[in-house]
This record gives sequence, structure tokens and C-alpha cells, in this order.
Amino acid sequence: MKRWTTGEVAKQRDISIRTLRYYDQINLLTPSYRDDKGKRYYSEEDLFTLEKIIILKSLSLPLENIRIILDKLSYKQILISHYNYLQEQHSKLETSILNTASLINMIDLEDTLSWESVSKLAKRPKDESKKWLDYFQEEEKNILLSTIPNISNNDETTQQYISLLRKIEWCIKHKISPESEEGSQIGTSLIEITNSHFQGDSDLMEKFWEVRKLPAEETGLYPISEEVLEFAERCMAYVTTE
Amino acid sequence: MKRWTTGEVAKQRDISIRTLRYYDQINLLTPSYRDDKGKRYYSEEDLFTLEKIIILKSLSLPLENIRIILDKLSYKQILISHYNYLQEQHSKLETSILNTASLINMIDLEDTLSWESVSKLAKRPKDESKKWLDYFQEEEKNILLSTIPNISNNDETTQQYISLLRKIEWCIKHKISPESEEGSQIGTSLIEITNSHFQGDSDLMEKFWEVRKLPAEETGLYPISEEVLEFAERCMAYVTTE
DNA sequence: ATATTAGATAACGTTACGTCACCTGCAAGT
DNA sequence: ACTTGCAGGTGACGTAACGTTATCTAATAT
Repeated sequence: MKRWTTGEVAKQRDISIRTLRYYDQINLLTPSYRDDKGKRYYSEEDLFTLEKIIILKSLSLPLENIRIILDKLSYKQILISHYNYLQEQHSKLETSILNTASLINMIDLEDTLSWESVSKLAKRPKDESKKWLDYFQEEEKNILLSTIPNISNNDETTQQYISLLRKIEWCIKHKISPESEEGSQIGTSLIEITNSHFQGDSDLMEKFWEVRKLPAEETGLYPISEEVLEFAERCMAYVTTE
Repeated sequence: MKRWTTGEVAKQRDISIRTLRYYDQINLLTPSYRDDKGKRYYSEEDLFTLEKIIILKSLSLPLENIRIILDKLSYKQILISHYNYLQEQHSKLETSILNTASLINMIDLEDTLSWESVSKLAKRPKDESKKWLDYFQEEEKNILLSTIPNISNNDETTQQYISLLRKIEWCIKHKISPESEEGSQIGTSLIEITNSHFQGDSDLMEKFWEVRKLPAEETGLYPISEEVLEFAERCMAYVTTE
């Protein structure tokens, strides 16, 4: 079983040695082995924990909170929350870029620009440092509960469901068509899950997919893009016509 | 001339009142008018300055440095650096998203995942908090100097040049073709600038455009996308065949 | 007449480390 | 045998950018 010293870990993960010692000090990440001379040695598991910590920190969680929830979350759960976070950042960035480009252009056009005209565009996406819970709420509380009533909470199927959506995004990025082996697998799983969720109530099911199209502000859910929805629908269609 | 109180400014820009008072305290942003009772009033110019500060802060400049350079930079210059920053963030985010999706997928596939396989993907874009100067270097030092020798530094043309590239990106985003009024304007300007830069040396010119295609790591320059390059070339072609 | 609101100052608290002083074991060069 | 350099260690104090709390004032609403 390989072990790494502080220096090695620091270099590999691009953090300072001081940081590692600090995390040890506050009992956030205690290396699993200590020399008779006091040297710290980190195991593979320690590195995974560190990875978790770094990701959670990037969601701007205070270290205190990280310590509390660290062992309650799997690496996968954390990665998924990270993914959601990144997606949100991505869409925010795109509007920011557009706004900034507009502003630069405005300066080129009018030479005296009033604050009033600028202030509309200058709105930066506000920093939601306390909002981090949201990235988990979606996993913790049932995806649906808040928007559609009368559906029981089942954490396992929720997990499966999210996993499927990720897989679809993955397929899209790798240009795998919904009319493929993977597509039909996804389709079958989707139908299974949706059936067990809605117990054949196709009316509710329709409503559900509609809701998923709305932007996040209105539903409180992470929005699924049209592209993903279409892919999902084509997967399911492909399975039923096979 | 309208003036705003601390509370109004704080609400409008989504920052805390404490922050405004603090900026006053450290002489970073002193409101241009004070009541006989001590109340702060911010003018339109003050708001522009605040905007500058906020943008520079988002590039993770310490407030100390911001104060030093604040009056040396125009709002436009700052916006452009901000734009560069956003573009870099954007491309980093995209690889991050891909990596995260890959990791999640890996977990679904193999149930025991080794650190070795993870560590390759887990590389986050390193935080370049000291690298902020780069976003300005491009404006300050001549774009070319570092890569192509024998070209004299001219800050004004550099500015024009960057401005043109922004305009191209702007056109692309708004689906304006290079074979349009705007396109021909851009083309003419591009030809003018490039000529005055390279004095008709078409060999060097070729080399220059080639260099711009390389990623940032190798050149130290902000990379121009293929799309922009193609647009530029079509603009110039359009002008010459007109 | 009182309560609420929006502003002010002053002073101490906080997070996540950076930095500094000083100590230790070990391998290599002189 | 001695120094040098390096990689590691432990305090302890320093820092940035505010948050928080206590206390005060002036103006407005009820």
C-alpha cells in the first residue's frame, strides 16, 4: 500500500504544505499514518478524502461544515453536486461574457456612457455562497416533491434517475446517438423508472417532463436542457418501436 | 446630479454596507460628498469606480493593488481584461465539466476505483491568483513582442487590434456574416492595421496568423479560436474581392 | 409620544491560511 | 569529522476583507 508524504501530496494536488498541516490540526484530514518521528503519511483513501474536501471547498463551504458532512457523502454524490455547480457556473459565465462584450461595444459606440445604461448590463451573477445547500437538496429531498404532489420519496430511484441524465449528457458530448445500444439501455431504464414512479399515470408523466423544461428560477430544480430531453424521448421512442 | 446613499448603492450592486464603509476607510472609494451629519453620498462617477473595483476584485486582485492601479486604467481596459478572464474561465470550466462527467461515469462502471485512475482526471485547473497580471500584460506589452521579433511596440494599434477581435466575436455571437456592412468595415480595419504592422511583409503576416492559432500555454498569448480566425479571413477576403 | 428605519462610529471577532523562528534526521560533498 | 542542503516537524504571530455587535443620531411613520 503506497503512502505519500506531505510534500508529495501538496505538489500533486497543488496545495500548500501549510494547508495540509492545518487540515490535520483542525481534524479535517488526519493522515492515516504517522512516523515515529512525527512525519505524516497519506494513504490512497486519504487522497480521496482530500479530493472531496477540495471539491466541497470550491462550492464555498466553510471547512467547519465540510468536516461535519464529509463522511455522510460518497465521492460520487460529491462529484454530482460538483457537476451541478459547474453547470450553473457555466451558464452564468455565458451571460456574463455576453454582457461584458455588450459593454465593451457600448463604449466603442457612445463615448459618454451614462451609469443608467451601464447598470442594466453590469449586473453580475450574485455570489450565492450560502446557496450551496441547493446542490445537494436535489439529491436529498426528492427531485419531485416540491413541484408535483402525490409522489413518494425514494432516494434510490432518484439516484438512478440522476445517473441516467448524466449518462445522456455524456452520450451527447460523445456524439453517441439515442438509436444505439447505449441509447436503448438508457431508454429501457428510463421507462422502468418512470413507470415505477408514476405507476402508469401518463398524464402526470407528461406534466413532469414539461416541468423539467422550465428554468431553475421557477421550479427550484436544476433545469434539463432541451437537448437532453429530446435525447431521452428519442431513447424511449427507440425502445418502444424496436 | 443624482447621488446615492450607502444603502441604495449596497442594494443596487449587491454588496454589504460594511464593505462600502470599509472601502471608504482604507481610502479605496471615498464618496464624493459627505453630509454635514456625516452621511455618505455616491455620485455616478463613484459608481463607475465601484464597478471597476468589483471587476478587478473578481480577478482576485488584493484591494491594495486595486487602489494603486485604479486610476491608471480606463473602464474599457478593465472590461477587456475582465472579458479575457471570463473567456479563460469558460474554457477551463468546459474541461472541468468533461472531467467531472468522466469521473461520475467511471464510478458507475468500475465499482472499485483506484486513485491512480482518478488522479489523472481530478486535476482541477490550478488557481492562478498571482497570474492576474497576464490579463493586462497583453494590453500593456505589445501583443507580438514575445513571439515574433522585429516588430515595434505601439500601444494604440494594439488596442485597436484587440477591439476588432472583440467585435468579431460579437458578430459571431449575433450571427452577423463577414460578408456584410460590419464585416467589410472590420476587414478594412484589419488590413490597415496588419499592413502598418508588418509593412507588407506577407511572410511574417502568415506566421503571425499561424501563431495565433496555438493554445495559450505555448505562446503566452490569449488564443484566438478557429472561428474568429476564419471570420477575420473571410472579412479580409470580402473586402479585397468587393 | 413612541417606534421604526437608515444612517454613523468604534472595536472586537473570524476564516483559512501565510510567514517566521527554530528544531530534526539524513544523504552528499569536502 | 564537519558542513551543507533538503524535507520534514512544531509553535506562534500576522493578514485580508470584511462580519458582528454595541451604542448613538436624525428623520419619518403611526
